[in-house]
Amino acid sequence: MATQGKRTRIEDIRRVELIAAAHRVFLEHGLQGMTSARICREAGMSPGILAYYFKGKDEVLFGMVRYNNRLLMEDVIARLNAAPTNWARLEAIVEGNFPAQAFTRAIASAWMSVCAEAGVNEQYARLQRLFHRRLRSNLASVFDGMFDAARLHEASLIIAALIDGLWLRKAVADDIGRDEAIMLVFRGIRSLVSDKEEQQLRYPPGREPKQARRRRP
Amino acid sequence: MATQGKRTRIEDIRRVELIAAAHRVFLEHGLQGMTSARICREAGMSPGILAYYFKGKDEVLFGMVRYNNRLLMEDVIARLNAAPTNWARLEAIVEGNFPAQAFTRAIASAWMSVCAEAGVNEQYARLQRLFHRRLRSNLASVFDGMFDAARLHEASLIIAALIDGLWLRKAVADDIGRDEAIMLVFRGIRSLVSDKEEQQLRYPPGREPKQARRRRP
DNA sequence: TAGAATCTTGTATGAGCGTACAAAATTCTT
DNA sequence: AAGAATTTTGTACGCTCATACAAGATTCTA
Repeated sequence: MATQGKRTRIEDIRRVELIAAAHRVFLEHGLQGMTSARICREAGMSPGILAYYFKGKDEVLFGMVRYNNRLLMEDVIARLNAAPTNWARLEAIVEGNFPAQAFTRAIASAWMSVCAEAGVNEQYARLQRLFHRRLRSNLASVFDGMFDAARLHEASLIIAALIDGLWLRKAVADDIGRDEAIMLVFRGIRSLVSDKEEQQLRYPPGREPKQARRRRP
Repeated sequence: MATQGKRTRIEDIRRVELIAAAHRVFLEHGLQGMTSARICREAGMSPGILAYYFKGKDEVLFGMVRYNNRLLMEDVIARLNAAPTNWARLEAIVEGNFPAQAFTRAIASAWMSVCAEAGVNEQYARLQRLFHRRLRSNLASVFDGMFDAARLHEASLIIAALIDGLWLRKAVADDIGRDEAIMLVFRGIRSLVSDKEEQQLRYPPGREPKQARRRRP
């Protein structure tokens, strides 16, 4: 096929456009309201186009979830690499889980609909597990050498649960803001690590914390 | 109407039967799979019966959620009243949020579908908020006189988020058991209250903790 | 027990949705 | 530019589901 290069190009463009459109629809209307027709309308295309570029709606859907997770992760990774201290890495991770303009009730409830589906559809569950594993390995890199495996496991579970729980709360009650949510997660974290351990996290690697210098700066 | 007594009796029976059937279907199939026909089949009745006793499916649905919340609450309240110490009250509250046979993936994901819906449908949101408020006032009764309002608010949010987050995790990953979940919540709580405060909770009211006696019983 | 009130059944209707597809429009090849 | 390959459109089919309703079964009343 001599034309495969061209064809694949257009195909990829349309697929990405449709997935991005699906993502916008998803954030506004949730998994339920994410109908084929709406996705196509959002993308400015005809209703039948979806069947041409995708096997079925599910393919768009999984693509959309992957797309969403990639967006979130890119931000976290960028901030992780720029972080000078482990504490800054921790901030990057936590704040990355509450994206600036995205801690919205609509988005939270859209997210919940994915979690509901994940309980039934193993494909979604896999994507979500991937996401959790990423969070856990990020946390592991922060507490590396400080916590043993068991404590790390426990702490990761608790921190992840806290984050997820606050999103759930946002969807259901919408009575907390982004800053408050982040603060609450840190309050939870602070009581999981001792004061001494926190000091350890706050200093860049190599420069060990000198108690006296910190007490009287 | 002379027959109203009888009629109302039957009507109430059928409504409860249908709501209980809806509840069973819900726990197994989630909000999505809870179709009118399935509810009627589960109740051993004809498909059309639902429209006779309810205005529409929504009425059954809200009734079902109320029914569910009532079941959970009754258990908690019974254990709360029987609890000799504040710590036991705390255990009752936490364990009540993870009912013995009910910490299942299917049930967790059913629960998630309600949360997803609550983000869109204000009726559901009200029911869920009621539930949260109950949890919070229960926690308030435990920490009464120990925490000020701000700290109580914070602690309730964190504990509630922790509980909800573990349910979410159950739905998505199904990698924790009931005992582990309860243990994790208590780990979170233990680091929210100081050791001294925990001792205070562990003693029945009136009998103040005597450090020496506890240290060498 | 006859007739009325109530309860129950089974089916029909219509809306919303995913998908398939024929035809039209566009782009590419030679 | 003509014909082929492709992309895009609009529509139609089939499915699931909530709801309405007519007709049958049951229970109550007198």
